[in-house]
Amino acid sequence: MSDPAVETCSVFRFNAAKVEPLQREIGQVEGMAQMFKGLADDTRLKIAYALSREELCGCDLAVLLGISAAAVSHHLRTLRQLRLVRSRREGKVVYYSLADQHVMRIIEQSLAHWKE
Amino acid sequence: MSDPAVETCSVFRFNAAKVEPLQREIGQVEGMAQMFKGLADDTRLKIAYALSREELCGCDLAVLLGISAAAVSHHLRTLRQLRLVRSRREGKVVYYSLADQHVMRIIEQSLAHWKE
DNA sequence: TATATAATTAAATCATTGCTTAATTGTTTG
DNA sequence: CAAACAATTAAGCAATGATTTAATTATATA
Repeated sequence: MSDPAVETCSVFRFNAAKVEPLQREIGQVEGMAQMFKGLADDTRLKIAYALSREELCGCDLAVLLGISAAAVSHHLRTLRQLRLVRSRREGKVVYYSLADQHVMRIIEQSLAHWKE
Repeated sequence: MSDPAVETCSVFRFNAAKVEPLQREIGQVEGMAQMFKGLADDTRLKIAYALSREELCGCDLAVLLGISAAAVSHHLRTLRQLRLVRSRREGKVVYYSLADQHVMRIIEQSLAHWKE
């Protein structure tokens, strides 16, 4: 108990010198998990991966993944709301692609890590 | 219908030239969403972020996040199973840190993207 | 204008998950 | 050995989420 960095909190003995600075900066992560939630589903991740290779329309994705157009639409809505995917309409068809190179890099890097 | 790349599948008119190559390679993404699921929760993401700055024990994390030790333990189990976090025991205390620099980089890069 | 195709939205179901409390397992030290 | 502390596990509840079918909107064209 002579070490000032070690204090008690009625139950735990924790390291205040480590914890307190982190308490001040941890807030910047708030809400960021949403971004990962967008990629935290195999179907959505496959959509994101496919779009990292090719611009595709909704029915391309439905055929590629073997799921209903409604399910595709649901997931694309999620991905667009999170600004991971953008869309452009061309007549009847809506084409989707990744929002930016940052998302592209996150997918590439994660894939490299996954294959290790 | 003169374009050989455009075919019908009884319902959709999709671009086979785009879809077929992707169908062959999309399998490599299978299961990879698990990795993102690990980071797709604000509490776990805060744990990962904290560990990207400091090696911490379970009770440090419980105090930092203001949640029960059981909840921390649950999340750490998830993160360890996904090989995002590793642990080492020192006496009664178990210290946790990120599994590797790859995970560190994913967090840093995503944070940069998030703050944009 | 009527029809066909693409996309979206709504509603319902089923599974997953994050958290809590309570009990249990390790480890150190009095 | 007993007491204290750290961590884990178990069980259960409440909330979230993924998918489907059915209905609706949007666009193009015969």
